[in-house]
Amino acid sequence: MYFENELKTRRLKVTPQRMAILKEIDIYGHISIEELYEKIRVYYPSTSLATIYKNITLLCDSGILREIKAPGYKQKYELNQSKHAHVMCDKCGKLEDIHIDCVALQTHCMQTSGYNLHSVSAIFMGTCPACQALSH
Amino acid sequence: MYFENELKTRRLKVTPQRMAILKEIDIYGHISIEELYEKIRVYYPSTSLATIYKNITLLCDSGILREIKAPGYKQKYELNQSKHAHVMCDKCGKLEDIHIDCVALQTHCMQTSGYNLHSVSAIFMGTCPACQALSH
DNA sequence: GTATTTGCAAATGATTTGCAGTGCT
DNA sequence: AGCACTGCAAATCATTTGCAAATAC
Repeated sequence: MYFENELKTRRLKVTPQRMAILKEIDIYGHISIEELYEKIRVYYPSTSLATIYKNITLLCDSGILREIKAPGYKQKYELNQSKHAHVMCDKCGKLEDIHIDCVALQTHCMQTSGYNLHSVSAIFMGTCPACQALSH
Repeated sequence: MYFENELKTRRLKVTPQRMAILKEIDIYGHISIEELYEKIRVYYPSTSLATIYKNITLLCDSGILREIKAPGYKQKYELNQSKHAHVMCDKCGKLEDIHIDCVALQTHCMQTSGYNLHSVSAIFMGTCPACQALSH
């Protein structure tokens, strides 16, 4: 019901393809276009890549989704809910949320830069605990 | 002399194309592949796009350059010197450095996440002072 | 019923690759 | 001399577009 409302509020039609996209992103947290395509194809094989692209663009523009771009990696998408940052592992590619105070950071940067800021993309790169353990 | 040393230290050969790339990035601060290609073509018309791509990859891998990826925009490149963040204007596309304490932020995130972090990509999106003035 | 959305196929755009020739060191 | 680098052309990969048929409301 939640996603239906999100779509209707923005005058976007509730189609099975759209619901499938939102459901997968909800399950996986962060997902690339290619992964999304494969996941959805499993139970909805007629879905085309073009439709995925069109919807991703639309859902990002309308603010339901957010694009995550890490240097050196392909972009992923997530639900645009609370403001948070990300940590990403160089070794295994894992991407996780990290809850730091982005609002305070943003306020500080507005004062420093004179920009009127509305969002933050912050990604920390390094090695995850699991990959650290492996290299011992 | 500075760039020559940076290259030699990493056992990369000092070629005119490489020097041109580093020089342009030094001048412009942040530049896209396409802009770089156009700038270099002006005084060095034989330079190919393939060479630019190969060198950008090499220079990023070796740590001389850094890739900047903002959600919704094409990637740009900068010299990998002091750790800093960026602010970007939605309206005019301008990208600027902002000097916040990235080291403290990174340390905090290491403690919170258990990741062993080595770099940060932080981009704040909003409206620059000039574009704010225009909308009055 | 009408406007939006979908899927296909083709077009476009971005990046990579193979290889022969050139140029650093 | 020997290996790294360049430039070209072709290949590959990513994304967008046009349009007719399908579908949400």
